[in-house]
Amino acid sequence: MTVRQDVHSAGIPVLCQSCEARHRGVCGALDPDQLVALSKTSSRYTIEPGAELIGDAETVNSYSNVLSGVVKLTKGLSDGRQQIVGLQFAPDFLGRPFKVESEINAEAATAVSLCSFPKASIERMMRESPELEHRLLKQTLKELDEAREWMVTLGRKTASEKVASFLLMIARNIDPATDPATNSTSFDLPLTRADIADFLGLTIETVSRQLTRMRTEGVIRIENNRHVTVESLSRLERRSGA
Amino acid sequence: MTVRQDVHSAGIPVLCQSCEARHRGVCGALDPDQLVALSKTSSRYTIEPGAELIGDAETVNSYSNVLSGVVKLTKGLSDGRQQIVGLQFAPDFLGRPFKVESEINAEAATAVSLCSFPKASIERMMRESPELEHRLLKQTLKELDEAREWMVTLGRKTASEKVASFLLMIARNIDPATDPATNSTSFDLPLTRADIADFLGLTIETVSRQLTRMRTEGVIRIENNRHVTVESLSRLERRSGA
DNA sequence: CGAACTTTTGATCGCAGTCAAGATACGTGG
DNA sequence: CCACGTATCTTGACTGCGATCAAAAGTTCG
Repeated sequence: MTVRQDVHSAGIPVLCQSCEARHRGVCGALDPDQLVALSKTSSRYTIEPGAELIGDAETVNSYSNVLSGVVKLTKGLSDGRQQIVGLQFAPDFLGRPFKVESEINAEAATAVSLCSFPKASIERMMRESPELEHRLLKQTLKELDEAREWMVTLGRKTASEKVASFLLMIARNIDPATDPATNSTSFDLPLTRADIADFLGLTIETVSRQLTRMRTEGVIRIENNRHVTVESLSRLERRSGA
Repeated sequence: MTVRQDVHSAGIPVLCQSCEARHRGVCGALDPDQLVALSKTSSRYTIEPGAELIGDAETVNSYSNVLSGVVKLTKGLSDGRQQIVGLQFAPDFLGRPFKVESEINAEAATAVSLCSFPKASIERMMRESPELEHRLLKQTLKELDEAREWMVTLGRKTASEKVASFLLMIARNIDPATDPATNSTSFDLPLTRADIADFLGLTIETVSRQLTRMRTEGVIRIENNRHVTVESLSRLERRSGA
């Protein structure tokens, strides 16, 4: 990749120049000076699938941007039942401001790369830049909308509607260019069947049965368990309840 | 109630002086001058139970503080199934910034009184006062936490755990002084059985049966359908899954 | 006191959960 | 490259929780 040197990237840290978080993420709120200051304390990590990013009730002392991969946010009941309460894709901001403790677990669902900052850096920058806080508010509102959308799915949809809704959501996130007119997409599921079950409030077996049913009915194709081709987005949409 | 005239209330609009929203709500972010400016465009309303505040896909052109009563936020599926995705108590802020359309219905669950502002006033004030936006971010984060907590309830709890969780949540909101040690509280349910069902992703009948069971088992008492006395908060907590 | 509504209770049904094998994909070392 | 072991996923048989349908009891108005 060539490093652009036009007026817009002048003075911007090299690492940030091609970073999606600068375009669509929270870093877009910062001017070159602020980016330089922040990037001095930032570092990039790559994380293996299954690795825990934030433990339940652990002290949070850093925030991150998701650069690639999918992070799942989970909450658990004392007897081991689990529920995924959110999925974060690039270039989402990861971390819960203004709280020392998080009651949420964050875990890499796929391989994940992060750009990570000390808690203090971000919080200082937030005090200096109202625009940064504004972006954070917008992301939080987006997450709230998504959470409420899933509450409808969890509370009122049938198993097959849940699975259809899930596939639709993944299709739209993995390939944001998903044109409803195109009517066909293909992607790798970022989640195992167990994760999908924890996301939809179902069991592994029910998820598997529903996927099999959609396959035999020609709505989707599945290769190697993970790779899904949606043959008809409109049929999928019709099955999602909505 | 006597009107305080000390240094802190000097220059504050009369209506705001004893207003909860100024203490615990978003108006706490504003200085006296800003309060005066905002209060010029504000007006108070009282709304009957069942009245709709924001219609689905309607244009939103005002924001409000909830001064008393309970507002339910609902989302519906095309075939009529409904899910309550949030409850707002005083002094919550009501309205979805930065969006022209709301995909959510807001409806008075009980009698509700509101302090309401034109959309433009709030948005102008938000541009002038980062502190206001900060409060809004904090409330939004609180709502996100609550939504995620309910996702666990909806996705992974049994009917009886759901009802116990609901009673616990109401007890804590109606009477914030609910001391877990006291082990006993009493309140009026702000929701009908139908609303409770829509909140918990259950049917009316299941909600009723679970309440009956808790009553016969001595965990709660019920008078006139609406008034509930929790005999043992700790027993209720144990039944809520958590 | 009577009408309309809300809640409770009862009987039955069906969807998704549970328990149990089998099948398929994947990594590892021979 | 293949045999093996482990993970993950699928399929089958059965169960049970909560939904559905129906009716009775209680509550709140006028």
